[in-house]
Amino acid sequence: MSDKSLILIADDEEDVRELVGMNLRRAGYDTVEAADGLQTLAQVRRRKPDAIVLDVMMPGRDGFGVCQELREDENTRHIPVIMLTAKGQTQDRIAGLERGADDYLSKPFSPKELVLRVQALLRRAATVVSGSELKEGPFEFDLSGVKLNLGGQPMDLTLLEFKLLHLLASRKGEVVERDFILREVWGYTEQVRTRTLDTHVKRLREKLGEHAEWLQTSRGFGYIFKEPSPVAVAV
Amino acid sequence: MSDKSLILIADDEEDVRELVGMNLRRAGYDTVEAADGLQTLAQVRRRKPDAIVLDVMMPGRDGFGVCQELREDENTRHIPVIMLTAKGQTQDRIAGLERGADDYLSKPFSPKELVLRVQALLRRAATVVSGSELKEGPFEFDLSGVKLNLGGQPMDLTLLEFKLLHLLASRKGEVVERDFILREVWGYTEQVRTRTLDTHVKRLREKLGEHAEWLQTSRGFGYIFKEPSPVAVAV
DNA sequence: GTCGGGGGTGACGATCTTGTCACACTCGGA
DNA sequence: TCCGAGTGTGACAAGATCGTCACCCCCGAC
Repeated sequence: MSDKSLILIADDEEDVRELVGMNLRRAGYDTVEAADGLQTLAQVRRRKPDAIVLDVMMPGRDGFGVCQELREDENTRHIPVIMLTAKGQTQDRIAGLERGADDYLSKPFSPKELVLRVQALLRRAATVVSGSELKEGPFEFDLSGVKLNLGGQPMDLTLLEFKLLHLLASRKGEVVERDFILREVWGYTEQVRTRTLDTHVKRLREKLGEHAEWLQTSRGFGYIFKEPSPVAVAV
Repeated sequence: MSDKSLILIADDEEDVRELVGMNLRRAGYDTVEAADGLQTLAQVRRRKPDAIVLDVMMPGRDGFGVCQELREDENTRHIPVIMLTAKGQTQDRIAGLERGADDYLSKPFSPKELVLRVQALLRRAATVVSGSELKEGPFEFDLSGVKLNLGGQPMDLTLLEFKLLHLLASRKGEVVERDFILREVWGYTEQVRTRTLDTHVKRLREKLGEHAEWLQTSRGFGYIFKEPSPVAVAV
């Protein structure tokens, strides 16, 4: 296995593939090519490229579909994608970014800029904390974006709520004492008697809706984040 | 090297060391012991334990000092520490947590609880994103706590400010386009013309003070986070 | 140097966030 | 069953946060 980064070039136009490929190889990368959506997906699985240059317009499955599919697979989710869009097609760029592209470049583009973008993307991918997420049941914490997805739906939490819930979730199954929570989230250095925590737990529970059951009270100690025990169903 | 977790037991009382050690070994851990602060530090460096049970009261260097020293060293910073404090000494617990202990346990304690806490701590350490931080120059982003340290001083940023700065910092050296920022931080899906971004950049710069130079304008495109070029000094 | 457009700045009001309180409720021990 | 401590809840007000605007300044093209 080479130690060079491998870039997959997915475009139905051979000219484009050659131009891009030549420049990337000159910049020190290995390249693979694909001419349509299905080939792209197949190559991704076979070669596991470090980044993908993906044309929007492709026969069969277009770039949007490919990108979306890549993002839905745990194994390919992390691969950075640069999407090539038609000139000035703002719609395309937006759609691309929404499907999970990491960058876009409008055709026609200068090969030099493409190389720069690929380099930037790889650098970023190397820096990015690979696991800046925490998943527990329907909860998905995005630490980098300070966002929470609950059952696939983005939740609108305040900073305090996010910190509180994340603290509890990161200690799933443990009783977290009130004092400790107040220290970690509020920064209180002394033991205080306050209803602030209760109030915020209540607000959190309201927002969490049906999933509020994950946030349980440990009377006399604190709170605990754990999978709700299944309810016995009467027959 | 064994695949068991190695626990360092630091206590000047031999009885305690034996009791704790026996229970931990029974729970499937390997153990090492240390009887004072200096031995503790030496053992940490030699054996690189996965967790430390650390008594507050120790001759020479006490638990607080040891803990603080561990936290200041890049190589030992991540090792979870459970501090053993005298009964009801709230002061000790607070001091311990402030020096960076991850948990505390009051003497006398039940061996069973200690084992449970060690297990919890190891589980947590395994889960915790090892690199949930981003450091660039004087900037230290704590993604888990959604906090920023600037030159060692904690900065009080709002959620928006944190997201904005972190986005730029995570793309250090790259021009990040206005549209992109608005998408990532504000979630705008369409191109809008707004001065919102400018205003927030201004607020950020105010808070960053002398370090505001890292946040540079790329006229016509967006903003860029990069090390300020050294100022030529007249002679 | 002039001009035009993009960016910086200060101010303002709408809204959100958050700590506190009073009161209701619940759990668990006596 | 009764009681008390601990917790849930709704309301409120202070303060923080945020988007917008008007105005000014500066950069860069010509």
